[in-house]
Amino acid sequence: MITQGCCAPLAAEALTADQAVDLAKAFKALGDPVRLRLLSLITSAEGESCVCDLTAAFDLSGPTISHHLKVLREAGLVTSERRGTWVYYRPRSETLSQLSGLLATPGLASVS
Amino acid sequence: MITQGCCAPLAAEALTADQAVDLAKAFKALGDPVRLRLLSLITSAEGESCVCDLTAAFDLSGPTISHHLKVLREAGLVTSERRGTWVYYRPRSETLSQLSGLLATPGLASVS
DNA sequence: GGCCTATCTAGATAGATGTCGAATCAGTGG
DNA sequence: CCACTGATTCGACATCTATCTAGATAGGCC
Repeated sequence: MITQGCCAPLAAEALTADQAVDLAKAFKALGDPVRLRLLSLITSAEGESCVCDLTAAFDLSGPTISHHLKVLREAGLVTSERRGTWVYYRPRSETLSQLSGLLATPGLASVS
Repeated sequence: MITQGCCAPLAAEALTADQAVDLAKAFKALGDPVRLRLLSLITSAEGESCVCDLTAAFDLSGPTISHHLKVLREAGLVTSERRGTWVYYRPRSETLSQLSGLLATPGLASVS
């Protein structure tokens, strides 16, 4: 989970080593095509997605999908909730917008 | 390099497998504390950074820094230019803002 | 040309990661 | 209580990655 390096974009000031360790965990979680697509499915669904639907969208075993979801969960990118037999995942928009803000290039118009 | 999945945020629509592969490469490059800090140093510097300064900021060998810079370069996150003895790196803001846009949560106010 | 410095490439190695099958846990319904 | 289904955990294995040392390449300077 990201506890530091809250909001300032990269361009504003350099990260400390500790901030970088935290943030890198989140980006590393995004650095796999399967996980990125899982997050994309979860985020673009209305509110939440069932693991059963997510698993069906890939040509991978259940345990593998479960592993990737765990990585996303531990990176703070999604949360999960069990309702009866099924487990539902939803995005954590705080984390997503935090990462988004970090990569934002405020000087886009003034850089060049 | 990212060639597809140009701009739409994750929440808008799910990624295709191909888009996910492309984008995951960029995020994977960000998924290492050293590389994230390198990018942060490069981006927060005025315009560009010399490899010599970057290497000095870490407790790592030159070749290791060079390797990480190569990963960032191949992910399209930075470009390099040799001027005389030294090599300078600068950020590619197009790529950064593209990734930023992908993670942006347009419905931040309306999600909850 | 020859030497020095800055950077990159090559090869090696220890550790991390993605994937699977098998086993386990959680909940539903007979 | 038992069987069944959905999801996770466990253990194993092949592959990838971060790091190093040693060597190569590029440019400046005497």
